[in-house]
Amino acid sequence: MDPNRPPTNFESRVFEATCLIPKGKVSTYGELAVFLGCQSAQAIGQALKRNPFAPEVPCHRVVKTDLRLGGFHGGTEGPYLAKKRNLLVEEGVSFGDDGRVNPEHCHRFC
DNA sequence: AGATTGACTAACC
DNA sequence: AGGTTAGCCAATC
Repeated sequence: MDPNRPPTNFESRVFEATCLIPKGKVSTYGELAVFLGCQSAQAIGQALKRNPFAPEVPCHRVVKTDLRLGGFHGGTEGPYLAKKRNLLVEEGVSFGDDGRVNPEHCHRFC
């Protein structure tokens, strides 16, 4: 695989939509999928997991629909999510006891 | 060109 | 309530 490949059209759209999420808020893979006009949140995850613009695109503001953290930096456990959670807290997002984002932080594309 | 994969989701058992 | 199946779609093998 080539990590320095140019972003595809689809990926560019995903990144653009991700940048639209205001600081201190989060969105879901599903919301992005709908916003981009496709029905596969998995495709969104694919684009973000290969995110060539790691901290430049706020991919940490994208979580699963159940408000659990999905993944980060290509991983779905341990330090990956710890880092993601920390970034969100720094932006003002709070978490529940179960490690979920508080629903008040959900952002909706209009 | 075809098969597999995956930072997902919803439905089913 | 928790594990499995099925549907989804772009990238990668």
